Amino acid sequence: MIIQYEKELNPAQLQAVTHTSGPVLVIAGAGSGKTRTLVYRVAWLVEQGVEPGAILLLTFTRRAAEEMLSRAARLLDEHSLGVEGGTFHSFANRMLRLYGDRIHLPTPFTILDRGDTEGIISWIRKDKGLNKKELRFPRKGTLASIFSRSVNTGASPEELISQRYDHLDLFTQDIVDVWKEYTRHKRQNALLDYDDLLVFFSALLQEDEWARQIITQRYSYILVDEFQDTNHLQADIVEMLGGGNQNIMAVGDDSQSIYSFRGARFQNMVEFPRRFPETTIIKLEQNYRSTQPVLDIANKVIAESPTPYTKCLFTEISGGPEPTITAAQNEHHQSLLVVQSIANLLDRGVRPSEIAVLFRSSFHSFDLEVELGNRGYSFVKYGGFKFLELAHIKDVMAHLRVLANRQDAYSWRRILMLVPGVGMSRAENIMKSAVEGATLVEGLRACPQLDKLPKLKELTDLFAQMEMVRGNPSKRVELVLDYYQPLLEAAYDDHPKRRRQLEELAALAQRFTKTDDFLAEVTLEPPQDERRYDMDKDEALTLSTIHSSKGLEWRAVYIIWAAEGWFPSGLSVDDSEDLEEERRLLYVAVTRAREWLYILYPRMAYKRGEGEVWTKPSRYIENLTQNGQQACAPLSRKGTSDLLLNLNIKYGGSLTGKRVNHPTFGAGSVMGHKGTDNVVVKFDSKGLISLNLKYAPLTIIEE
DNA sequence: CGGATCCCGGTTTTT
DNA sequence: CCGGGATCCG
Repeated sequence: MIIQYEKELNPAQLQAVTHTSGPVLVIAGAGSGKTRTLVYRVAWLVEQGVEPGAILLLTFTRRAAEEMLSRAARLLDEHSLGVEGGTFHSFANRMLRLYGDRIHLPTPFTILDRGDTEGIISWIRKDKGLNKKELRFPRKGTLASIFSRSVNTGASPEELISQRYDHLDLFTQDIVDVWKEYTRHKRQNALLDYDDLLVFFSALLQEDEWARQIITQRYSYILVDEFQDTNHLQADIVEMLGGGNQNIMAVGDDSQSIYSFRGARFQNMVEFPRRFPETTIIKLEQNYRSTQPVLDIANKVIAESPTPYTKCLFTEISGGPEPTITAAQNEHHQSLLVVQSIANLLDRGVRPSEIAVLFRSSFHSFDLEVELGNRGYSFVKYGGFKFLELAHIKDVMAHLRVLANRQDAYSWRRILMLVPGVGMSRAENIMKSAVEGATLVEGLRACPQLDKLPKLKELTDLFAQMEMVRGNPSKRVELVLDYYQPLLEAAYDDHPKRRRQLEELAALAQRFTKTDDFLAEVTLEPPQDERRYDMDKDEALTLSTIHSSKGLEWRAVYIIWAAEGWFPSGLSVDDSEDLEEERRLLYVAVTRAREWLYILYPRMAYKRGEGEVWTKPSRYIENLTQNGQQACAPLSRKGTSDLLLNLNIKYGGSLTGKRVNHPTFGAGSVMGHKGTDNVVVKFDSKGLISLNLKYAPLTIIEE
């Protein structure tokens, strides 16, 4: 099959795809065919005879890389191309496992996720006696954020504390001490956290001429996606990977930079031409995704943003429904409006998989999740909670980890503290014995406590068995499960559910032949929510944080909680840069929509300490309504009618006899209807009350 | 050692 | 108002 590049790409895309050599910066507006460009670029390079293994595609998630590479393969009628792809972190991991010894990294090393990091910090905090009540020393999460932010932004902890954490000024010295100890602990125990992967990979390229030669010669074409969300370390890495030939293509959109909390610098886009003076700049401005009314909103949202490469998106898709902004009475009403509106779209033949609800923070969807669940809609949720962060999953993983890296003190503690009769002090002794023995198992066998603690004996036997099954981490997981089951049952009353999740872990492990690979992969690309499992993709709606929606699109998009204090988040309101990032976040959300765009917020919301309060619409959407241009339907009956809750429709005209719940009045039974919009409800505690169905946030609790 | 209790503090986003 | 974490007690 011959790919007709000229026909299938617009001139700017074509220019990017067929660029022969030298650095290129592609500034790609939302929906401008950025992914398409990268896919065709890979195919084109392969067609030109470039060895696929010499192409490296760095993306934001592994999923993105896989999808692009499989699309490129399909274009070329191949099953797989053998192009290398993944995240910066996973690529760094691969290179460090190969060449890390050049800079004296311990190999193998274990990768720590955020939870592990916090666990270690917590121990240090205690060891140093910084956990006294009067002290109010920052908690582990805050400390971990400071450390990570410092690495990713390149600011010293002192600077960072005075800039962003000035209330912790008093503790600067102790914080630095904790960090030193944390760093020392990692070195000593062969542990690397996410940030270390970048730091050491960068160091490897910088300090070791030999390794740099090998790596840069191996990868002669480098494509970097989402360049606006790279940090200074990643930008340095890209520069060094460019090597002599400088065949680097960076693709990004400064208006969509939403990861500054992890050090992302959209300025990297501006600086790219400075790092690579020969850079060709290509702009993709035509949008192929959204209707003009949706783009009008997007352009307005971003118009006030002072981003350097300003683009104005245009589209040839005219017409389409007007976006709406809707005020709900309260959170629950907001959920009801969304559910009702989704029902309308489904009636019109829109498939569930073409609909998404997006929000600023993961917990914003809790109420909606309950409501969707009650009504029997399936949904997949992205963002927030991670399978791997569940305590029981971490417990089991810790057993694999000490086997892979005997020095991993953190995992040891985790394992040993589970053994009945073992606490802090015994755990230390047992660990010492295990680490110092000729082998792990022999070390454990030498423990004096072994006879008194039957579960410790069992643990020793477990490790002996695990050592004998090589080549398949799944078998090892199953062995751990046999051992762990009684502990699981003792610790959690929902153990059957947790057991199933653990079995999923065993299934996941089956894809790997080496335990090391399994551990690294699963930490770097944690599996998504378990609800995703065994569900027909077409039948599920998507719920997602905006961060996790990056790069995706849907026919219909709902943005909920567009209220001051929620979006923008209350934590961002006193920093102008953070506020700009929140704006870009909304821009990303809006530009996910192809046809329908609904923005909602509750007029009242619950606020800790203050109870039920009036909210203000998000400053970003308020501008949209005030300017009152036709792109944006004003808040009106008409604008919202599509969203109006109408329980009558859903329930075939009669609610009589049903049990309902009202947030203020509690549970009650519907006694009868009054006209079309009103019902009389007998509330268990308040008696008879007449309610208007258009406004009352009623839920059905029993059919 | 481990469970119970009580108190304060404070909320995001992800590799 | 919930949960992490420090402290207390058997």
